Amino acid sequence: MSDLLERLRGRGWRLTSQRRVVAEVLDGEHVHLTADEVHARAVERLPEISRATVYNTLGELVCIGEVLEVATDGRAKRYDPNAHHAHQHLICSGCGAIRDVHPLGDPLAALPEAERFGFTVSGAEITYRGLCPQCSNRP
Amino acid sequence: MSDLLERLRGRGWRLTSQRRVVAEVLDGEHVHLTADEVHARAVERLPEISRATVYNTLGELVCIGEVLEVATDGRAKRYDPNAHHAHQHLICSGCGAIRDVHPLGDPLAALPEAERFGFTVSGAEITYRGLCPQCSNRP
DNA sequence: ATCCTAACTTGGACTTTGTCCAAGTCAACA
DNA sequence: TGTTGACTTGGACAAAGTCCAAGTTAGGAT
Ligand SMILES: [Mn+2]
Ligand SMILES: [Mn+2]
Ligand SMILES: [Zn+2]
Ligand SMILES: [Zn+2]
Repeated sequence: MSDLLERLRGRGWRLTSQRRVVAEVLDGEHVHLTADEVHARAVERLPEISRATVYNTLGELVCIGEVLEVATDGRAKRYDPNAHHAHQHLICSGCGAIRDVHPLGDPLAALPEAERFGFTVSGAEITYRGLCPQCSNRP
Repeated sequence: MSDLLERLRGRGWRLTSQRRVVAEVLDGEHVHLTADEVHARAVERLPEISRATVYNTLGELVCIGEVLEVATDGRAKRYDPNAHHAHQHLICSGCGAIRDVHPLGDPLAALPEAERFGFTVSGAEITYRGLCPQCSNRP
């Protein structure tokens, strides 16, 4: 995710060690961490980093579109660095595991004009629910 | 929603004034209130009703499948009495208005086997986002 | 290389949303 | 009408998130 740091520098961000560490923690595939999980992992690399800074940085990354906020349950929001490749989520009802998935077609196509009630519809988020292989085998 | 009260009696629930008032508040179409909104409206009819009882009753209604929990943003959960007619939600990004909508086809059909990663997929929730007619006209 | 300063970070107070519990109340049945 | 277990209550508590005054620092200017 060093390209992310480049893009942030391009936007005039000051590259502090805190921001660097948050960007490092968010690096990877299928990463959907809560703010507190991001903070816990950031603290391992930079023990003094504060919760407030993690929340600030995550909020800024969401603002500029580099990270997505995912609110799937009523619990803590999750932060998803996979913001440049449209996708949906598949969540295990047993253990909470989250996978990125790519459904076929345009989700908006399924919503007929008569069901739009004059709204200008611009997007759709789909949460598929089910049981992961491990949880399927433990009843 | 007096039929709901009948069903609850059938399940052996004690029909207290508190439960009656919560059921009354939830009556109607396109109702997606937060727990605190339910409490505020319940208090108008029954001033002594407590937050704890509203949370208890909503939780019980969700448990027995009479009310759905909708977690669309990272804020408070919303409680949806329209539990016996499968539907999805269309939300205005401007004012937060929520409409029930009915997309065509089975949402699960769009997720190919190769994108299921061994999960047993059992359901899908879709949140359509856009601007309602009022918010479209106010830039 | 050092200085300067706006931008950033920090800890803690505070808010919102939700859970839990001991004590008091009451709906339903006998 | 009396009894009793289910229900309700207020308040304490917890988790998730926001806000702020005070302290620190990245990076441009000198
Ligand atoms: Mn994702
Ligand atoms: Mn609904
Ligand atoms: Zn699982
Ligand atoms: Zn609107």
